[in-house]
Formats: sequence, C-alpha cells, structure tokens
Amino acid sequence: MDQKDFLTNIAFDSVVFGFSGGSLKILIMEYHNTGFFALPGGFVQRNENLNDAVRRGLKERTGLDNIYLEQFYTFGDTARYKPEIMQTILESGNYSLEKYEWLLDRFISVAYYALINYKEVVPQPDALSDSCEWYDIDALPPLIFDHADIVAKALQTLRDNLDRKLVGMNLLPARFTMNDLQKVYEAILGEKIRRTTFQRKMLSLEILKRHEKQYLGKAHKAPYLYSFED
Amino acid sequence: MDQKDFLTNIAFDSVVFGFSGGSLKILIMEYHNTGFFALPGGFVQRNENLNDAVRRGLKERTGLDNIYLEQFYTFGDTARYKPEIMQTILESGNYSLEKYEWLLDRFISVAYYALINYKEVVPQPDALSDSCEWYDIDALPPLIFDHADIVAKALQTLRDNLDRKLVGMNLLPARFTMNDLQKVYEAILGEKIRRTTFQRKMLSLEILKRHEKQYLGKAHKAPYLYSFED
DNA sequence: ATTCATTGTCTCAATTTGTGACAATAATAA
DNA sequence: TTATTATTGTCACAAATTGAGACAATGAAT
Repeated sequence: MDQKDFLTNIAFDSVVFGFSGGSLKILIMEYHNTGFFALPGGFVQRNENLNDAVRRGLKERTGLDNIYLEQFYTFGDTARYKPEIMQTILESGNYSLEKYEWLLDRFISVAYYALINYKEVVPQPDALSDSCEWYDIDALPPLIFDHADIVAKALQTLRDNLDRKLVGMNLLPARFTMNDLQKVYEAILGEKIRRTTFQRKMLSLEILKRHEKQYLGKAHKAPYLYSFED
Repeated sequence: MDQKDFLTNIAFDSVVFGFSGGSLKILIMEYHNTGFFALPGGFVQRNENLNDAVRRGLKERTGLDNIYLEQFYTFGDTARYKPEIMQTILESGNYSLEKYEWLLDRFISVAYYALINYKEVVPQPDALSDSCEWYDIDALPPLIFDHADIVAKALQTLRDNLDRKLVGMNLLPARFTMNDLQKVYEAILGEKIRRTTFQRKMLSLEILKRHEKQYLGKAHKAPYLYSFED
C-alpha cells in the first residue's frame, strides 16, 4: 500500500450480490473498533487495468476468479469526501497517518456490481477490517460515505439489466430448477412473478438446457433441473 | 491549469451528439500542428463535483448550460496511456513540459455523452486546439488514445437508452414534425423505421403536445408541429 | 379541375403476454 | 393398495402490442 504504486484520487467499490434463503444479499465490511460499515473496495495500481484491479479486489474478498462483473457508475461528488472518517479508520487500525496520508485525499470511485454463487464464497476481511459478511439487501447497516447511494444504484441497474443480460444465472449453482430461477428474479425485482409466464419466457429464450428430474422427497411431481451451459 | 488545483490521474471525455442534415454528428477537436483528433475533455478541479466539471467543459466548448448529459462508462485500461502523444500536443502548443508534466501521467477517463440542439451551438476550440468541429458519426477522422472505442460505446448506450429514456427530444428544436422526430430515431438506430408504427407509438406515450400545422409550401398535406413541453 | 407527394388514421394480421385450467406425478396418509 | 396432496409441465384462450398495408384528406403545382 505504498502511494507510489497506486493511482491517486481514484478508487473502486464493489457491490457483490449473492442469493440465499430466498433473498438477495451483498457483502459488507466492518472496520476495526469504529462501527463503520462499507462496501469492499480498493485502489488501482499504476501498471494495472481498472477492471483488473476490481477483479483483484474481488479475488481477495471472495477467493473467486472469473466473476460476473459490471461497471455501472462513477461517483465523483465532493460531498463524498470525508477525510475524518478515513482518518478514524486508519487510527483504529494503528496505521501511520504520515505514510498513508494519501488515503485522506479526495477519491472518485468507479462502482461495479458482481454476481456470485453464494455457496462458493467464504468472505475474507482485509487488513483494516474485522469482518466481511453477507447482509440482506433489505437490512443493511448504515454505510459510510455515499455507499448507500452506490448500493441503490447497483440494484436499480441490476433490475434494468435483468431482461437484456442473462443475469440470473450467475447467482445460482450450475444446476437449478425453474422455481429456483424464478425466486432469484423475484428477489431482484422485489415482486412476485406469474409462474407460467415466467416459465414460458425462460424456455423461449432457448438458453436453458434441460437435465434429469430432481427428486426432492416431497409429495408432488419432481421438477426438471436446468443449466445454462450448452 | 495548475496541477495543485486538479485531481490527478482522472479525466473526463464528452461525446457531444448533434443532428443535422439527416445524420448524427459529434464534436471533435483538432490539436495545433499535430494532425491529432480527439474528443473534447478535461480535468476535475479539487473542489468540484465530477458532473459539474463535465458541464463546465461543455459550456466552454458549446456555450450551452442545461445540457442533457449521461455518464456511460469509465475507461481505465493501461493501454490507453500514451504519454508521447500528450507530449507532442504540449510541445506543438509551446507549453512548458515541466509545468505540465502532470498531464503526461496516466489518466482514467470518465466518459459522458451529451445531446444538444445543433443549431444553438457554435463550437469553440480550447487553448491547445485549433478547431472544434462537427463530424458525421460515419465519417470520423482517426482519433487518439481509445477515443474511437469511447465513441462506439457512447453510440451503443444511446441506442440502448432510446426507448427507455426520452432521448430524441434533446436533439431537436422546441417544435418539430413527426417526420423530424422519426429521422432522429433513424439516424441513431442506423435503420429505417415504419412510419405508421412509429407515429402510433410516439402518440401513445402521451408526452407530445400537438400544435398548429406547419405549411411547408409543398404540394401535400401539412404536418402538425409537436413539442415535448406540457 | 387534375395531379402529386405526404400526412393522419384506420383495419386486419401476426406476435407477445396475461390468466386460468388441467392432467401428470411423487410422496404421504388411510 | 388406494386415496390425498402439493407442485410441475403444458395447453387453451383472452388481452394487449406490434407489423403491415389501405385509404381518404390535404396543400400546392400543373
């Protein structure tokens, strides 16, 4: 974290979506002894592509490569500049204020959202944080800076993209039932979808491959399993 | 242009769309004695919102306030860093390389597109440029850095937004005919649209106010004028 | 008066979406 | 073994949207 290795005044933040227990969740970090909650983020190395920097950051937090990632907005208001918060975070972590003075400068932040399979991830805190955990999108703690705005815009963009991009797939394991997929869509949109219409639409896209049935041990017809591979 | 007044490593570029002669055009700058063509852009002052910086830049180039503006992507590949080009530009303009050394550093660029009424604008070059002119979107000169990619992505985003946002209006004068509006849509989409379907769709949106007819002195029925005001 | 190009609107067909019906099925209960 | 139950896959029909053309109305030129 030496200043000379990084670009100044520019950062990134990631809204990492996962799906579990029927609801949409995101990763939130908590900083040591401060009560501050924030999105996972980071800085761009001088010899590194912006997109690669974000992937590097996600790899550290989730252990995953090849994550589905979309850049959605760059936040650059002066109102998001609050050096006293960053100073508190550094002091609570016993970091030298001289050495890390550059972190107290103003940053413009490029925001990305990621979609990952919840089950494949064990969230890892970074050096400054004592936790990195999943929070239900409807029950987030208060976030520092403008991170609540970033989350809201991420969710809005995800909804807007839901039809145009094949977004739902990235939140599920390789094989899933039509009902699983519908629940992901419902969690993202925040509303119920009609079963028959949804099923017809998904099948008409001709991107789903049908596999053997899944026997659930329940008292009814077993559903087919699907995957996105072809 | 003193370094200490600006954020480092971060810039913006604008794709300014106008409509004239049946085709879509954008503003391109040419630098003194270099043969280099580029999008109009600039840097963010330390006490200035990113969005305000872009509006300031557009005001200087077009003289217009209250421009329709959308941020669409932030370009941060290392491949876009070509200090020798910037050096040539500075030298050709007889700028001190010491004083403006910071401009030779790597920049991540936040890209915006603007939609303006062609007739209201007299493009103004900046200090480093000897021209700022309209170019047909299909006949652009070769552009420096990754500016051709930026234009391509701007156009793609504009097309994607065409139905969801009321984009066409910003490219026309206050009053226009249905045919004018259709030609704007056709220029953006790059394809012909069926007249009756287009007319029905536009009227069904209930955002157009119909005014008196426009007598063209032509040998046929006169069209209504419309506006977006309500 | 006739001709001409364009406009505004209508009609019908084709497609997509909303809504419910219904048989098939896998486990459970009787 | 047989009924019961919840859920699934598919179909049928209605409603809404879009595609495609027809046609009369109109303002100016001939």
